[in-house]
Amino acid sequence: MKNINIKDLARELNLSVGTISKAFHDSYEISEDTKNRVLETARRLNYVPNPYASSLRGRRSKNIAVVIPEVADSFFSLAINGIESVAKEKGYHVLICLTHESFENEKTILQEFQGGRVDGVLMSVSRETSESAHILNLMGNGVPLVFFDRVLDEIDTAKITTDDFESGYKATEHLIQQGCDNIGFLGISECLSISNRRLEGYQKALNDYHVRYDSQQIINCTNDAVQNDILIRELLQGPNRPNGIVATVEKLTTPVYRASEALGLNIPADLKFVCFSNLETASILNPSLTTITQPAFEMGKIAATLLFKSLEKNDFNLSKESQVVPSRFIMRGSTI
Amino acid sequence: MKNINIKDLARELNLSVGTISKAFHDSYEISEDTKNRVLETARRLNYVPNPYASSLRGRRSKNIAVVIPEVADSFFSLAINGIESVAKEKGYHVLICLTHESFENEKTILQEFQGGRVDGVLMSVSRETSESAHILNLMGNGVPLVFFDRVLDEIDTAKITTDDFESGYKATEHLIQQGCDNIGFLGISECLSISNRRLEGYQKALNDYHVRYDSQQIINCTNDAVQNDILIRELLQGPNRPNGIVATVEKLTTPVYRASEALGLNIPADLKFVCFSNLETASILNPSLTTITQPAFEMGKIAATLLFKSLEKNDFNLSKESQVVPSRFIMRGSTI
DNA sequence: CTGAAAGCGCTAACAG
DNA sequence: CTGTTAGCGCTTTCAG
Repeated sequence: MKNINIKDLARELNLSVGTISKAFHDSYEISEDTKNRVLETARRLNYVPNPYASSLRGRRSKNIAVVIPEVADSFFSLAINGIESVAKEKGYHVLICLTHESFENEKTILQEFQGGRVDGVLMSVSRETSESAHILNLMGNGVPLVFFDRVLDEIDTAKITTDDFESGYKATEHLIQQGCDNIGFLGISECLSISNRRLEGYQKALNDYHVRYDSQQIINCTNDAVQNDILIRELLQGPNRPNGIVATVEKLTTPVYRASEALGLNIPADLKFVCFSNLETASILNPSLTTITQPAFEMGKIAATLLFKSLEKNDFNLSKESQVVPSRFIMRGSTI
Repeated sequence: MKNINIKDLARELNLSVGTISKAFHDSYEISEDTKNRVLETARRLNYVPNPYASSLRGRRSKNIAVVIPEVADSFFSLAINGIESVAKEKGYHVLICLTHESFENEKTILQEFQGGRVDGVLMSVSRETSESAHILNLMGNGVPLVFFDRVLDEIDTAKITTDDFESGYKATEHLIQQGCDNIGFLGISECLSISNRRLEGYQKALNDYHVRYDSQQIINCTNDAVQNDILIRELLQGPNRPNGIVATVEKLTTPVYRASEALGLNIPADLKFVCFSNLETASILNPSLTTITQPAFEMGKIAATLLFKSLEKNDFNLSKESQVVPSRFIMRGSTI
C-alpha cells in the first residue's frame, strides 16, 4: 500500500540511505557486491525512487514540455512521436500541454513552468499569439525553449520550420499552371508565422504569374468549425467564386470538401484544392488530395535534439541553430 | 536559473515563509491585507511555487497519467481532449504516456509510476497486453486506475467501454443485409478485449444469418504497416476473396482502400467495408466510409471523472462504476 | 568502501 | 494574526 522509499530499503539491507543512493547511481565508491545486493532487493521490493524528491534535490526535473495548440492533428501527433523518441533516449519525460489555440491558455501554461516543472520547452504557438512577453519571461528564467513549425520571429532561439514561403509559392504556382485564375487562400491567423509566410508565397506566385490578387479571396479561418463552414460557404457561393484554393491547415480539408459537395461544385473540375496536411488519408479522399506534407516526425526529432543539447551544455547557443527543413509537394487528384 | 522561491518572497515582504504559504492557500489565519500584499508581490516577482516541493511534502503529485498505445489516432486524441477537460477543472496535470503497442513499454511506464509520479492512471492497454501483473502491482500500491476502451477483464476496476459486441454484430449484420456472403474480419490482437468482443459480435451475426464462417477470413493485423499491407493484399487476392470486411481500428482504413485500388476492386461493388473509426475524413473518402464511431471525448471525460472521484474519496469503489457507452453506426458509401 | 548529515522548497502543526 | 520548525525522499559533501 505504502510506497516503499529509500529508507525502507536501507533498513532492509542494513545500509545507510547514502550508500543506497550511490549504489543506484553506480558510484565508484560502492563495491560491486553491495551494488548488486541493493539492485536486487530494490527489484524485489519494487522500489522506485520518488522523482519529485530527486527533482527537488537535484534542481532538474527530467521533464520537458511540448506546448502545442492541439493533439487531434496529424502534424502535431507525428511531431510528438519524434520528440518522444529522443526524450526517451535521454531518460526524460514529455509533458504534453495543449493550448487549444488560446493565448490565455498558452500564457497560463508557460507561467506554470516558472515554478521549475520542466527543464525545457518545445513549442508551437497558438493562432492567437502575437506577443512574446510570456515566452521571454520564461526564457529569462533560464528555461531553454525551441520553436517548431509555428514560431515567433522576434524571439531569439532555435526555430525548426519548413519552407513555408516556398511551399505557399509552389502550391499556388501549381494551381495557376493547372489553369486557375482566381485563387482563394484559407489562413488561420493574421499573426501566425506559418500562415503569413505561406500567404507571402501565395502572393508572390500570383504576382509572378500576373494572376489577379484580390484580398477578398483571403479568408482568415477561426477556431470554430461551425464558423469556418460558414466562411468557406460564403467564399464558394459568393459572386467571385475562386476556382482554386490553397489552405494552410489540415483541419480545413473536410469543410472545403463538404462545402463543395453541398454547393454542387466538383473538385477538381470546378475547384482545385491544395492543402498543407499530414493526413494519412489524403490519398484516399474523394478526390485524393494534393498536399504540402511536412516532415513532422523529423521536425520533432530535430527540435528535441537541439533542446537536449542546450540542456546538456549551458554554453550551447540555441539562437544559432535554426533549421528549415523542406516539405514535400504531393500532387494528387484534387488539382489535376 | 534564478527561480525565485518562497524564501525570497518572505525576505522581500518581511514575513515568514509559513505566512506566505498560508496566504497562498487562502488560509483563514491570514489577514486580507497580508494576503493581498503577498499575492501582489508574488505576481510582481513572478513567483510560482515549485510543484515538486509541494508534491514531496503533500505526497500527492496533482498529476494523472494517460497510458495509451498511440497518439496519432483520432479516437485517442479525442479521448485525451475529454480527459484534459476534466483534469483542468480539477487543477491536475495530464501526463500522456505512449506504449506504441508494446507490452514492454507498458510495463516500464507503469513501473515508473511506483515512485509516486502520478496520483492515478487512465489506461487503454497495448495490443500485446495479456498479463495483468504490472497493473495489479501498481493498483496494489494504492494508485487508482480506470480503463477506457481497451480493458483487461480480469482486473477489478472501472472500465469505460463501448458496446463492442453489439457494434461488431451490427456492422456484420449490415454487410449481410447488403448482400455480402463472405465477410472478412481484421482484428489487431488475439488478446485485446475490444478486438475479441467485436469479433464475437461478428461471429454471432454470421451465425444468426447462417452465413458461412471461415476462420481463414479472420486476420490478425500487426503493428507494422508494411506487414499489414501484405496481409490485406493476401486476403484480397486469395482464392476465397471476401466481399465484405469489418475492420476494428481506424488505421486499417488506408491500407484496405489502397489494396482494393491496387487490385482493381471497387468499393462497394466488389468489396463492402465497415471500420471502427473516429476519422473526421470518413465522410469525404472515396467512397465515404461506413463507420462505427465511438464517443471518444465523452469516454475520456467519464473515465477521468471517475478517477477523480476515487482520488477525492478513498472509499469510492471504482469496481462498481464500469460503464458501457453506445457507439454510433454511420452508414456511408463504402457499404451501399 | 560506508555512514552521517545538510539541505532542495514547501506545508502544517504548534507556539506565540 | 504571524512565526518557528520538523520533515516529505533524495543526493551529496565530508568524515571515518
